[in-house]
Amino acid sequence: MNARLRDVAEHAGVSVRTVSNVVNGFRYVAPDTRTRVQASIDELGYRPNLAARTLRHSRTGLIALVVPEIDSPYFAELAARTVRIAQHRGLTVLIDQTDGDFERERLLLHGKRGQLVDGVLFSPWAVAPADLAARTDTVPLVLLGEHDGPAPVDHVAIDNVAAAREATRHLLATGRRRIAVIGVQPRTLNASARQRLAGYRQELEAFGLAPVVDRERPVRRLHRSDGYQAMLELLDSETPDAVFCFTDQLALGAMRALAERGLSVPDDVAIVGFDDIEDGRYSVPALTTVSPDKDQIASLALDALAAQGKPPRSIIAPHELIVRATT
Amino acid sequence: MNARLRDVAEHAGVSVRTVSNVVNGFRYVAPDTRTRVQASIDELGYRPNLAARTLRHSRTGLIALVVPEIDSPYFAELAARTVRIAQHRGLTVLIDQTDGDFERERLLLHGKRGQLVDGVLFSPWAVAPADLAARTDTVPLVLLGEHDGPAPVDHVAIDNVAAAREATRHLLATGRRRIAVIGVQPRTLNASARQRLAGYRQELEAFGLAPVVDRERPVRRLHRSDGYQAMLELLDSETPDAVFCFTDQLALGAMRALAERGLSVPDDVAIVGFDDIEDGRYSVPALTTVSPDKDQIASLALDALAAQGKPPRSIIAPHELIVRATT
DNA sequence: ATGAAAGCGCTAACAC
DNA sequence: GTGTTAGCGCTTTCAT
Repeated sequence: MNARLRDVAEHAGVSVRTVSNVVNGFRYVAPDTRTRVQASIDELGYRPNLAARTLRHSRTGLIALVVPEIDSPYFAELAARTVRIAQHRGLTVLIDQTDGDFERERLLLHGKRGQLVDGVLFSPWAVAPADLAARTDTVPLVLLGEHDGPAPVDHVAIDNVAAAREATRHLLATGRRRIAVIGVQPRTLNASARQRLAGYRQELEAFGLAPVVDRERPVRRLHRSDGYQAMLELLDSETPDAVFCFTDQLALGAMRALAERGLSVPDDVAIVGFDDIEDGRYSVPALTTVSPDKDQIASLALDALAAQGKPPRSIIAPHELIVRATT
Repeated sequence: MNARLRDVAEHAGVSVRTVSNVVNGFRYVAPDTRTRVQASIDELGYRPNLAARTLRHSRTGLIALVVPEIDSPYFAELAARTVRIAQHRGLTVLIDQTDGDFERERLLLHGKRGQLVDGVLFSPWAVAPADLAARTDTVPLVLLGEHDGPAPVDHVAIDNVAAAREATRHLLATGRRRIAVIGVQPRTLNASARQRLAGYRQELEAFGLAPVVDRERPVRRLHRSDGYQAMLELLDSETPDAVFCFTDQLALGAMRALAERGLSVPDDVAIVGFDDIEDGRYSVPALTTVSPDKDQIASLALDALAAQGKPPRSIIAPHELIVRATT
């Protein structure tokens, strides 16, 4: 068994109170008492028991980051930044992976974690705003990414409509007219996808072009294979001169399909992605993409968590279009 | 404040013991008592306090996965699998990111986490076996990845020497003779890199070829940019006809450099990577690579954690060479 | 500046 | 089948 506060106290010949004071850096401890206690601590290898502390303070210093999949590059990069920023603030991040499973997401929302964490950063995939509203758990919650409909929770996202318009405008500006999109979500789950689609349509319309239904390709998930598949389907009907993919992963999959069909990027088909994951910076050719400011997202979300209690806010993080070699 | 066991007990008109029994699915509870208690639980929105439970049981159900960077695809994929498998075993994974910082790794080893976690899966970057031996913390530890020198801890890794030999042999079998490597670590930190280098040399030697010092390129880190840089340097002296990269990320960076110089893969230069990350499956051309069985690694590591107490073992996980389009 | 002791919420040994 | 209660390790009020 590990040494307890009392063991140290006995060893040093003082009371537990004094040891506690030393451990917590309390000011009023006689210097030599402090030295003696510290020596006992070292000798016994004492480590404070976090569970007991938590029970006392009813706060754990732990926050949960809930994502569909941690090995999806966007989430991996977001997680890395979140962990780093949280560390700076004295917080530890516990990562939960739902695999996009509705039941797991619901469980998490309703406090499966018990009082283990002080707050939850939640990137939903399957649950809808209504589920959020029905939440019974009381731990502070901040939503990551778009969601629509009124839900009584803070959320941090970029302006997806504006970002999609910029991406589309850029494609139009480089002379493309047959612009397709890949990444429409079949079920109405994914608000980000819906907003990106809306932005794309708006910009087309503003330019005087009518949307073509066959150019709006749905995908089941947002993996490379889905982008690959969707691109092949797109090529079966008509070859577009540009494709706006709702994630970089989809874009990379699409590029692979183009390469296999012997089509050149960007000469035959221009590609724009979304997320600015590292792979896109090193793909051949390098991927033009919408870059959400992930540091800001993490940072703002952590702020929102800390500021809970105030009325729920909708926080917009910055983004920018990064033009590389695919356009 | 949240409802406590006692609140539920009072509300249902029973003792805490009975409520505890219901919560924990104890058998001997009268059916109607159970129903009544359950109703109170739901009504009050009771959730067990994990801290109190932990204090009682002195086990948290939490394990830490310590990696240099969670957004490095290999670690992201390993983490995803570890989280998934741990979930199956009723364990929650807390992810710690050290950024390869020696001090942070040291702190973690010496129990910074207090009694927060029941075990640690540690993928070291900066600390050496000697540091491990000097460990004072008592939580079970399993090392992920190669390390050499005797350290009194379990570790799970693939056979890096054999894997490197297979990769090299494959390159030789396809007629390549000027085979370079990218990924040598300047300081002797990284045991995996050293073993891969050893395997490469052994195979060359077995084939009757002498190693050429200029073809063994060092890198500082294992990112794409390092691979890119190293490849450019390699091309400045002599163009090899094949490159064995010690990670897929290095390989992808190298491929980008080759593309920029107008060299074709695999016609001019064949490439083999290591790790089998998803990006490599979708790169153009798709990357030949050594694939460590990540599920097995995660699973064996969790087993080892559970089996602690026995003398430290060195556990070998399987791997295989996956031939794709770059060779 | 230090000691004594209550209590955070839960579990389980011991009653009945 | 259910009630009572000690105690997990820590912090902190109250007392000295």
